[in-house]
Amino acid sequence: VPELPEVEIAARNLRRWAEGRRVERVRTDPRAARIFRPGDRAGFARAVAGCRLASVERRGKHLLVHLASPKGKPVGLWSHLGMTGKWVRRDASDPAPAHSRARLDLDDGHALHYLDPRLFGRLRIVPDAGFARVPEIGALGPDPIHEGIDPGRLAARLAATRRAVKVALLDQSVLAGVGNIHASESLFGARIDPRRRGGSLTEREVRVLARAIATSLRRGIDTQDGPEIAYVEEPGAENPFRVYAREGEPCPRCRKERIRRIVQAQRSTFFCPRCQDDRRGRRA
DNA sequence: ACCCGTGTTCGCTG
DNA sequence: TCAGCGAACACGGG
Repeated sequence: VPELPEVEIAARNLRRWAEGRRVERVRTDPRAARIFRPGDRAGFARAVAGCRLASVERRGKHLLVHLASPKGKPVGLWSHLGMTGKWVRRDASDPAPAHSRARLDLDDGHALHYLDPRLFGRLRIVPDAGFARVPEIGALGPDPIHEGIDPGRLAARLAATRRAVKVALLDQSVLAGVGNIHASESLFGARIDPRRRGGSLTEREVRVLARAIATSLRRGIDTQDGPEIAYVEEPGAENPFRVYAREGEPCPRCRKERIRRIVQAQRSTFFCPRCQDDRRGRRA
């Protein structure tokens, strides 16, 4: 799943499917122990069974599900989708989809499945009162959709590192929710060379970048909203992005240059060498 | 067989 | 002391 737009869509789906519903039964995949708190897969199932789903919030790429427990004490459910996680809904009578790592049977005849082939995701019980006390959540930077992006604050963070701006944007303490796709997409939108050092951006460039990030994420939410999220690499899925995974295709803006792929911090970066000219700034 | 992958953490290094 | 870097996690698809 994984960037802010897909997680936002997962949050909306979970609200639509399960808000107000009671979890009647929980089953977990014994081979998926690493998703749960170490050694506590059974404890997870015990904590969630019988709870009513009160609300769902999202911060960056993290899902925070508030559960009302019959025992009175509210329960927090923290879900991170890792690289390949998804929440889907099926009829309770349907067979479990492939890679179902957790199954929550609801009181309306449906079952929610958490799917995650690569097991990079997280599904854990946390104190409901203090999601911010979960270290991974407390360390997050501002959420670009909920809090907006303050260009001054972003500029300060970019100036404090020697990393390339593309790499800095993947740091969740800078902005919560930007991932590998939207880092490339927003730098293309802002016409900034991804190899530039964060600190080399002018004030004006940071303002343009801030707007491009928000635009790129909102576009992602709008174009991908729906009950099933398809990832670019899955068969039959259209690529809705302008440069991501489009190496060798003509640039959709200038049409004169082809999209290039480079590797930064072990991740692919896609950009147009003509539109995203680096002459004004030194590369990291 | 080999390479690639919308993410994150850990351990080493200078 | 710590920013930055590469390996590692794990599995499927081309």
